[in-house]
Amino acid sequence: MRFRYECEGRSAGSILGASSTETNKTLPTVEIQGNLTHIKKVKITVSLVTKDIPHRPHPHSLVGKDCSDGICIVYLNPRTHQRHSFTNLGIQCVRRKELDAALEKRRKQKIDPFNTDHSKSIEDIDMNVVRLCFQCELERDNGEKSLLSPVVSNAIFDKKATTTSELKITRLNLEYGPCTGKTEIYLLCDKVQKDDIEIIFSRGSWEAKAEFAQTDVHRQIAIVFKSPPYQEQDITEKVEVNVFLRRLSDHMDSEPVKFTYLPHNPDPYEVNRKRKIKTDLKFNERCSISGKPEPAAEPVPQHFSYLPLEPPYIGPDPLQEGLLSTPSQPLEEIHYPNTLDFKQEDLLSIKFNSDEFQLICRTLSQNADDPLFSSLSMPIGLDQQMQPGYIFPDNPEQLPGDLELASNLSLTNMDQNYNVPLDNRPDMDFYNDVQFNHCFNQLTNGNHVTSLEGLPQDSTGPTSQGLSLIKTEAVQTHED
DNA sequence: ATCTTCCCTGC
DNA sequence: AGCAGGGAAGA
Repeated sequence: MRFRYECEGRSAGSILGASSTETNKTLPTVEIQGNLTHIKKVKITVSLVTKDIPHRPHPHSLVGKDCSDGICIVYLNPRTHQRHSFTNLGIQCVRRKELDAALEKRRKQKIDPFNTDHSKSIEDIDMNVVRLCFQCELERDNGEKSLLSPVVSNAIFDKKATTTSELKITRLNLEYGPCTGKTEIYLLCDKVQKDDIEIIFSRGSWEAKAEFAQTDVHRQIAIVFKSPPYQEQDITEKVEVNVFLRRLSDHMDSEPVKFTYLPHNPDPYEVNRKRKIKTDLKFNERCSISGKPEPAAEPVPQHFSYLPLEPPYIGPDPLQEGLLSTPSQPLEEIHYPNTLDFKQEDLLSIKFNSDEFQLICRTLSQNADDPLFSSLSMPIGLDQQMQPGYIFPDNPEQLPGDLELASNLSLTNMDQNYNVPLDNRPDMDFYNDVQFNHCFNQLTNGNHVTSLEGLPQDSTGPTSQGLSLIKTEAVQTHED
């Protein structure tokens, strides 16, 4: 709890029980156990003592109900009350310069539960932590008095002092990063001491310290650090770990926040592999098949990883917001009355530019309920929320063709919203030059494309454009 | 950066 | 208005 100065002129709050919770508040409570038959009167004195043994009298004052001169005294009738709960106890701190006087006062009150001999040096008293000490004096029917051994509470820390306050991470600017570590992350936190704090990444029994210097702790409330590498470098799935603050002096940990390690791949966007495939003869043969559906010679894997999988992009619609330039020149419109029925060879002769790609994405996303479009969306490069994103196959070796799809927009979104480090950006020139017909070829598994039906034909605006933008253009063989 | 004092805000 | 809980200014 927060200790209050006398000058603040108010009650100092109420100390709660050790087992108190938000919904179930408890109070510091003592109970006298044993035979009380001949006990007439019970006096309980509560005072503050130092945290460590020997528990010396503490200069701070106990204030609140039944308190005076810094201590609390209650009398119980043992025949009816063996137990007492202390309500409204607060801790009033003395100023450092009044520390001596306060201790002198305790001495005069004869408060020294553990007979520590007050005269001992007072310089090393920790002003940020106290314990309650309960003393009990019994008075028998015959007037004889006796003392029970004193007991102490758990330590009570001053919430205000950075050396003992609760550690808390407010937020991280990044929640994702490669398992190789070294990602620079900004962390906002409650006040910490730069020489007494570390940042721990953990999962199960694995723990690693984030890397930072004392100078990376900004004004006690922010830390710029580098993520440690995850324990394994060959993960294939993302891994969620905990991040928390740890104070070295007392080994206190903060509540954790989540961080996700992403799999490492030396060629994360398969740029090199795809470039190679571009000139692959087999691929060209496949593409030359026309007309009838061909039995799939090899199964096309249906499993894809999304990078990133979450959180979904929930920003403004780029087209609507005017963030994306709409095609500068009207697209050549080819309207199909009901069904778009492309053949393989048609596809081969189609090339989309970046703007057109955006429109396709839009069209598909507006038909997201249609399972067919959903299935198209992946190869086209939309994430589960039908937002442009980037995908790559789980097992690139099994993939016969190329599935590269991206655009400036989707990559920009990704960088901003998904925390993909800029260093990991794919080769932009390459993606600007993507021939999307290859994509379509792939997603249709080498068969007829009959799947673009149902798009609105008669509405105006980008949607119908998205449909009609399919235009023909000579295929350029991609040269590396 | 810490220790004290002051004051704002929502019950 | 009074109070508890915080945040911030001042020393």
